[in-house]
Amino acid sequence: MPSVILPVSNYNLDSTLDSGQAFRWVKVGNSWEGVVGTRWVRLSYSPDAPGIRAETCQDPDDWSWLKKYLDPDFDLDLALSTFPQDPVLQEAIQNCSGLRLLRQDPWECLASFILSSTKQIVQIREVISNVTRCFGAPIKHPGSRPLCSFPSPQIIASVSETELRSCKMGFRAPYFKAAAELVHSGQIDLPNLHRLPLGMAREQLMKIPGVGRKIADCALLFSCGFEEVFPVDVWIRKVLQQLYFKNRKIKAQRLIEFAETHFGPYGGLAQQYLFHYFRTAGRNQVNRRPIRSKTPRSKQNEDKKVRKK
DNA sequence: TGCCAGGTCATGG
DNA sequence: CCATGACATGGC
Repeated sequence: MPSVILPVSNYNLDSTLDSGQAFRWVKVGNSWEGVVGTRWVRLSYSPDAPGIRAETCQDPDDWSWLKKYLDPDFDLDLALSTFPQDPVLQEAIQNCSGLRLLRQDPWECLASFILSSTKQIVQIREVISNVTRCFGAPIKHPGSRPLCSFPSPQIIASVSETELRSCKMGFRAPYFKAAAELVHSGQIDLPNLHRLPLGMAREQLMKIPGVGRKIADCALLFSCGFEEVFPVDVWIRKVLQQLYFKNRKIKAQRLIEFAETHFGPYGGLAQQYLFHYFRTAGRNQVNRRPIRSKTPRSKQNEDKKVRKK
């Protein structure tokens, strides 16, 4: 099997591939197996030189696709040196050293996050897996289970909403399809978004139904190279409010404005450290209950029942 | 069982 | 502008 060693130091595959930025990586023994574009790849640490060992099934002379994806030459220390010296972020860095951002394909990334809304990460993985198996093209790889590429916008645009729902994406199906149509028709020029100023790129993405600020920001950060973008999701809201604002009630818009200015030019990386650390190692340090005090759900259900009758 | 999940949109104050 | 509920589906 063709293999290569990418020289790199301080690259943590576990935290990078399992931190909720990409959803198709599976840990098998000491390796990570996944799909990048149309290629299967297995990643592990090289026992000899300091670096990442990669194995794949074809094109033994071309590894540019993988270098682009993993971005091993990114200067992590330089980026970390721009972070604010606040204790919360520093603790996250200490506990997730070597966490990096991948450079993903814009369509797969956008589509994945459209499918992510109000789902747990395990479920997001499942839906994406279903989508690839239903509509993607088979990929050559050493294992026996079927493995497929992520389907193109053209394919998804041509599929019925009912077929999409069979992949368990629920109410996200029309959003997924609409995004595929807008991208396939060129009304949204996904591959060239990185050339636009941030505000205009975000505006383009938010024209897609089902794509609001958070999903747009994930696509901009994880696949369009906007390194300053700091997606604010439910977890990050909890972290910011509890650990940066002493648990005072802060409006979502205000939290976004704080994050934009506080975390600096590599805010997106900072966000990923906070997200991963407080979602995993820091489970006990962030209150898992919803932020906003609201009517107890039991009472809401009572109201619903009353209304139905 | 009932709550919640890497949200967004429409609606009613 | 702000708050709230609907929207599918499934883990815990």
